[in-house]
Amino acid sequence: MAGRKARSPVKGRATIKDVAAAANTSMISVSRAFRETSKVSSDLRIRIEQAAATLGYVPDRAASALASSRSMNVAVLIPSITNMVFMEVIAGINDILSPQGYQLITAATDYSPVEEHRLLRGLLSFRPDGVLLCGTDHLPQTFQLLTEPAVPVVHMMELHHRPGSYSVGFSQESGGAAVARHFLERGYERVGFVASQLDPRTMARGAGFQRIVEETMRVAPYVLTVPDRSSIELGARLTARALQECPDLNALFFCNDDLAQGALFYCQRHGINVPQQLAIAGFNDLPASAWIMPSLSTVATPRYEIGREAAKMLVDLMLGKEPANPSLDLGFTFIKRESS
Amino acid sequence: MAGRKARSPVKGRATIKDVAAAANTSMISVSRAFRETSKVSSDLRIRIEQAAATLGYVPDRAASALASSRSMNVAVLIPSITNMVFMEVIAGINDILSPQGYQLITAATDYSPVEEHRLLRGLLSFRPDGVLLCGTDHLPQTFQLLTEPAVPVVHMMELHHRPGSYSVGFSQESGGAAVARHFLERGYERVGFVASQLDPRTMARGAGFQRIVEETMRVAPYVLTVPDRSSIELGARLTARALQECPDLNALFFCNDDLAQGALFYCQRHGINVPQQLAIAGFNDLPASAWIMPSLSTVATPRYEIGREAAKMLVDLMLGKEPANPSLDLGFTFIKRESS
DNA sequence: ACGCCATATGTTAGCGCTACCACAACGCCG
DNA sequence: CGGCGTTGTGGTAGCGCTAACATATGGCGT
Repeated sequence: MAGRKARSPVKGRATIKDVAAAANTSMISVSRAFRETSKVSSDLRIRIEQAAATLGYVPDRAASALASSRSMNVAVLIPSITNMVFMEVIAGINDILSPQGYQLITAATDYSPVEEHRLLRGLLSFRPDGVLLCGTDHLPQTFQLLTEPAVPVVHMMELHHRPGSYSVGFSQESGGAAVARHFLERGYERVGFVASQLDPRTMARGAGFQRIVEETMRVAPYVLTVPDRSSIELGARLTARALQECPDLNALFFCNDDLAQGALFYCQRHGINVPQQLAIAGFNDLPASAWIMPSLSTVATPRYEIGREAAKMLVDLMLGKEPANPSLDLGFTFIKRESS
Repeated sequence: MAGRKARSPVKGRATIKDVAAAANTSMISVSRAFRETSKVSSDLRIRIEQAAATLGYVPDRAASALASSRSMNVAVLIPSITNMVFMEVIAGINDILSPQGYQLITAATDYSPVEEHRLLRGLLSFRPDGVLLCGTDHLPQTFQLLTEPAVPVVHMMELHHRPGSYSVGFSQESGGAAVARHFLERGYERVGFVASQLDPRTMARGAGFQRIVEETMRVAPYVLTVPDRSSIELGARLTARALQECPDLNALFFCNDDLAQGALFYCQRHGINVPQQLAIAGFNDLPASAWIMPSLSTVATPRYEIGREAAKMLVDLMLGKEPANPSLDLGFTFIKRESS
């Protein structure tokens, strides 16, 4: 009633001050009761907790971050939100970080390094205690953003052997190589690589595949790449195009299971016998790949584990501990199924 | 060198103060240069922008939120992060909110109202300007969290006709009913409903299906429900179980496409002719459903559009505007394909 | 010439919280 | 029994930013 100077006139949300008053103690004790439980007598703590509960007190991260210079936020950048692969990585990250009180702030770069830089700038306004990035190829400016005031960073999916750099993943190149070896062992000699969404990981898979083929066959494999986003439909279309451009192909390696599944559906609909006429392999081992007819040979990748281990490594870094292994190789498994 | 009182000794990140000093102006002008561009002369603005660029200045949302009591955060709660359906909703939300400067803070409830309440408490510590929830069924405490200091909320996926409540979605019940009508029109009379992950939306689909079947056939359909998470594999297992429990079934409605795809794969592997021996329908129209053999009849749902429209409605509410329609029905489309 | 408004910039006082220091009360040691 | 650590508690300042209030400055009508 009396002319108050308050800017936000009783806008409702209870603050630590209200809780302190209600529990008849000081603000700092309320603060401690929530953060350093052991430093407050259980008597006082219970009083505070009751007061907080009746007032519906919810702490304010912004104020806490400002005062403590620890935000308990972790910024996560992934290429795409609608790609199951990255969602599983995020699930792994969250399963480690969430119990420790960290909140993920996520954004999707749409496979663009420029967009990645822009988004990271935005996420840095959250003053994250750590950052998780996909891949090891970033703009120079992106690396710079992270160094000015050094923020702990862990790279995921690929391995980064530069000193002072931390990564959890596996060798995409070796994954592609494994598929090539498999094709050649099974006697497929007119092999090809089909890829879309040409990010560096996709290209590394192709490079590994081509390397083995060239080393063994002394001839380059057929290669078909398009920049479009991967999808089942695109897989079908690219299969048609590959077989048209090069009708004597007898084995195709697709850079991911989405494309490979599209290829299998295409073959099913067009009466192409897999693997007798055309062998097919994919990458990632999506759930449907074990069930599709014929079941899809593919490279199983430890997405969930990559998320978990990257998060663990980041926690170490955020606590100032040096991780045991700065570049953790979680490997992959080639799974031979009916399609090859 | 001299004993400073500063708590964080030159920890690097440039502040608005540093920018002001470098641009030879005041803090408030820097603040305005970024937020209310028009209120600063272009001369000054350029000086400030240059200073900010050389210093690598990134604003601090925490401080901004604290001072302005607008966080520019929007809390989003979805049931699952590994379910494509919700990721498409999030993509829609983000496409509207991101250009307006809002940042999504997302968490997954794992289909649990209790977990939803716990997570929402956590997200409220971000002082979100708005909240987006999936479904309309929440714990009383959850609704209460949102009312103390009223935060704008929009419910997604289902419709909520309560006054003062905002929602964007479609009638899940009608979706189920549409499938039942289709089955009956095509002459399938021994029909069943198979569901997992029994959230209220799943149950509504089943209820709509059962209602039509009972109204028309004067007999209840076969129903098989399990609480497990949906997956292709589970779809296959449940199909086996349904056919064992009730061998004369000739049409099965699965509560989502994941299960239905599993059913199709099961039938393919076991030589069950679809749709001659068994018709199958799903829900959601996932990308693979158009390609699988036989292609899957399903209810296409406007996930992306729901996200967009819910976000638009939330923006209105956050600006204090009353949305044109407090419960926006985006409908659905039954797609008849080869499986029925 | 005067007021008066619009525009451009600055000053001040917090937003809600926690680091840092201070201090009281209570053992426990030699 | 004085000194000293240990435990519990509180006062105060300030994190980086912005709302609200000044305070210039210039143009315009009368």
